[in-house]
Amino acid sequence: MTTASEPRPGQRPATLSDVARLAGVSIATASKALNGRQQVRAETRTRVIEAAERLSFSPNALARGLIAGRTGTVGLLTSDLEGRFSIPILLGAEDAFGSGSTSVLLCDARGDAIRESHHLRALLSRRVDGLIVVGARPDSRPSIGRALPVPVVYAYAPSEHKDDLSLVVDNHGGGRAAVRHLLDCGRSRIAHITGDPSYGATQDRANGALAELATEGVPLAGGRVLFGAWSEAWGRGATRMLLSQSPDVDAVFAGSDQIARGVLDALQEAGRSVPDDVAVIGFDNWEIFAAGARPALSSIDMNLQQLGRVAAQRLFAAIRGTMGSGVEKLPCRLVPRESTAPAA
Amino acid sequence: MTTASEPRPGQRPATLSDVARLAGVSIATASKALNGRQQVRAETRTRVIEAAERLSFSPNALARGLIAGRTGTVGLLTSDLEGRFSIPILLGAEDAFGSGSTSVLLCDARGDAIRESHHLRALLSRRVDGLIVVGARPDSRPSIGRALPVPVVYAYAPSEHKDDLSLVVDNHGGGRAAVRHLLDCGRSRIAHITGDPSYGATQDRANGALAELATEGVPLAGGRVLFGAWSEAWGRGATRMLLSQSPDVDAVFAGSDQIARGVLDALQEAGRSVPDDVAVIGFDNWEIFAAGARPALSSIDMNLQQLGRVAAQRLFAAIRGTMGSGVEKLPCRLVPRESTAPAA
DNA sequence: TTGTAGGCGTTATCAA
DNA sequence: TTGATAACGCCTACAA
Repeated sequence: MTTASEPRPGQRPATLSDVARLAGVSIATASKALNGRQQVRAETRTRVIEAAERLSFSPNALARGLIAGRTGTVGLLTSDLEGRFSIPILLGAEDAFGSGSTSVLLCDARGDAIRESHHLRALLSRRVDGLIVVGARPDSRPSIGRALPVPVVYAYAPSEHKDDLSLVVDNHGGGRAAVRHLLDCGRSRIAHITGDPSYGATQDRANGALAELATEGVPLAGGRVLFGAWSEAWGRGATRMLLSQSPDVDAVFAGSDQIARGVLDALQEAGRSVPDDVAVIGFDNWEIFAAGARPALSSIDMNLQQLGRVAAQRLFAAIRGTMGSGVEKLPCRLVPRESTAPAA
Repeated sequence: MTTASEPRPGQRPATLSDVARLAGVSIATASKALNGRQQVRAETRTRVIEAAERLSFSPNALARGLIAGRTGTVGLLTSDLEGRFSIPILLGAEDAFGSGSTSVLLCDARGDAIRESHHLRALLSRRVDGLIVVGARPDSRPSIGRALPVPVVYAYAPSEHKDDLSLVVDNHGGGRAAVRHLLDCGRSRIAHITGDPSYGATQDRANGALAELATEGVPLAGGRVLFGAWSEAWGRGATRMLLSQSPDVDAVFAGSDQIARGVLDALQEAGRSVPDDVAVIGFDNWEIFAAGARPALSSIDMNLQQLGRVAAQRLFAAIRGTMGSGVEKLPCRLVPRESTAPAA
């Protein structure tokens, strides 16, 4: 006599038919009992449930999906997992789905259109209920297709097509918030050192910063936005330049935390104290980078995890029939730390 | 007359039966034609293929999986996606699978055992062909279960159970390599500043370092390993301590790149030049952190992406019947940069 | 070369 | 309250 209470590796999982047989009922009854249908005698239900537990029965989601027409599965198509911006979004989406009963199929296209369409095909063939497309750069990207059998939500990088639904970071608002904070800290000679000007996000942040300065009638220190690269080295170099041209600067809004770290280094090198002489605020709130800086770096957080969560919610709504469209901007959040303490 | 060449959203995807009807053949023939079976007339095959394309037919993977007993899907169960070590592993695995026709179901347990078992249940019910379990910390963790119907491979954090197959980083070898490199650079007064001593990896790296020193009969500068926290702040503090106690130190092996950044800062503060006076090597090779340092930081790379790739390969082999067991250690890799240039 | 029929595991409908 | 039975979409003997 063998006890079948523990499935061994290589052994086929128990089916509903196994459960029914062990419980001495028909397959139909077993199904009803396990799914909480009301048309089952309590005693029978108990017997079926016990049998299911004895066999470690777990219903075959494939068979279920085949009938239901839904798989409880969504595809997450990213362009660049290596980049650190996709991860929090993915995390937020996984969180929102995983707490329910939706599973996430992950694909990374590595920025390659061919790979992307290959993955798209695979996902559709797996009959995902919907798709989230996460871009690597916050610039608009080609629509993945307007005639797909499932709803699609774009996150971070918006679709070029206006009928697609895209969720993006409000970089303009983030830029405003950064400058607002510096103004609130009593600064009035504010410079902006930022990264690659070919990014839409770079322009948005800069424009937001300029707009906020304009509302107060405060001119930009240095006279112009210092565009460059997303590196610490550029942060250092730009700061040296800035100090020689506008030595009276009392605050710097850096376009990224990396740049901000460079700014901090260069200021220290020049004997300027932060935040007493110069306040510095970064962007991205890359925790480990910002919190480890000396002094700890104030920053603007893009709330990417929240972005992922909202993307999941929107996709869910779309799956249930309520499909939106257009570009939805989600707000940034100020995270003040030591580098912007109010001037004494 | 309607043309059905483009499926619209909300419209059910074409089935094999649709294709067969359009091509004027039976379902069986359509199936054979599309799957390259030989028992089909060339002209018929062409007709079927054209019909399939007209309808954008893509075979339902659920139905296929139901028959085949395999789903072409694996589960990736991570404990902590936020931590930056899971990502490269995930990336490597996704890469190895994605180039074939296997899709990855991603779950993040957030370090919570309840969530983990919930996700495990979901994955098994989706009939994944196998599982990769990625730990957050490189210490051994409880086996996810010895009686699962599918093979499991543990990556980064090994399973406590010796019959499970685990792939881990050779931290001991990494520690050796770091010290070997410093010795090769002509240093002889080498200190080791590292992080949380409760991590097995911390001990392994330290022991590796000591072992390598021992082979050359070189004593550890400072007399003992400086354990602390995985932070820049600890790197700075420990370095100050070290300089006051052992001012003649000429090299520091830091247990992480973050710590190494702190070491660099403190050395600069103390007027020591890197690498001329003191060579510094980190661990993790966190590109953006190491390459952005001044001078660029030499480091030990754990080859995590390769680890993920190998995990995928081992899982694949296991799915095909060749299941291994025990702990397999994968080598680290030295990445020399400017911070360890040979002493003049 | 083509078509018919059975079955994969589940749910839902309807009859008993 | 229970149990046959027909789907879901596909593949694969086997029959024509």
